[in-house]
Amino acid sequence: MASSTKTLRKIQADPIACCSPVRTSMLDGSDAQILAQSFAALADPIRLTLLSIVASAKGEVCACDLVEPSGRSQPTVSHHMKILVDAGLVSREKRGLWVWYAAVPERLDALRNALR
Amino acid sequence: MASSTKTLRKIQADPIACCSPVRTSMLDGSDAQILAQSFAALADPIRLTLLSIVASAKGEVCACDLVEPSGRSQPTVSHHMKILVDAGLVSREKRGLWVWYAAVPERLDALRNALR
DNA sequence: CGATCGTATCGATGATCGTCGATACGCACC
DNA sequence: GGTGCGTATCGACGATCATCGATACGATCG
Repeated sequence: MASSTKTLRKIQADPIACCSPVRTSMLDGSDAQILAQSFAALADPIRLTLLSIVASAKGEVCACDLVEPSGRSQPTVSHHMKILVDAGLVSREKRGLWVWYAAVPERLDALRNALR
Repeated sequence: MASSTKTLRKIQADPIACCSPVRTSMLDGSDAQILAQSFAALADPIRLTLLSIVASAKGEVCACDLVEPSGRSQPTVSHHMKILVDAGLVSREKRGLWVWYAAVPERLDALRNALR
């Protein structure tokens, strides 16, 4: 018996300006925790594929256009997109019956910046 | 050039020049696979901490200086360093009784470059 | 030699993850 | 309201992972 649905906060720190670079200064524990969570979102080939589809598109992409190219079931795609959204790498907007995703380039920039 | 003549372990592809950018073009499956494996090496707070210790140091760091600041046991540190080495992010050299690690900045640059 | 020291591997365990079928939810249109 | 459609959640399963004690490996030194 698990606890009730945990309403965990999306990102524990500012998603854009977080984290000191890996290469120039030593990380403290909480920075490492947040950074690791972000990289974990990229540590799956299906998520990278989904992200590349969304990020390479001009503007938004409909969720319905992600299932077939990823080769995974609809629940699996939804699961992975949620991880990308929770990591702040992708934004989600529901309009009518469809859900539209868009990349958050600032977040990718922040991760790139952490890799120095 | 700059391809090392050392006996590189089994890295599935050229560790420096791999993978097309996420943001501008769509990934194919094998690229996504390799990239995901690299990011998986960064998807753990202990490994990020270890990497930051090695990368922020001038030159090399002795393995014996990694156990205490990471707060993990020696086998665990050895395990994580192996993952970082296998990912090409860190080089390993045994001299006498000690093992010395050094960052591979080209590899970090390659990962940064993939995040576009 | 044999003793000692630093590091890697092994084995086991508990936790987390990726996956998909079934199903619930929410919106639109009749 | 009822029906149909797109998406999210649930439940379960097998696979992978992080962790550490015990131990093996290998180099140094007496």
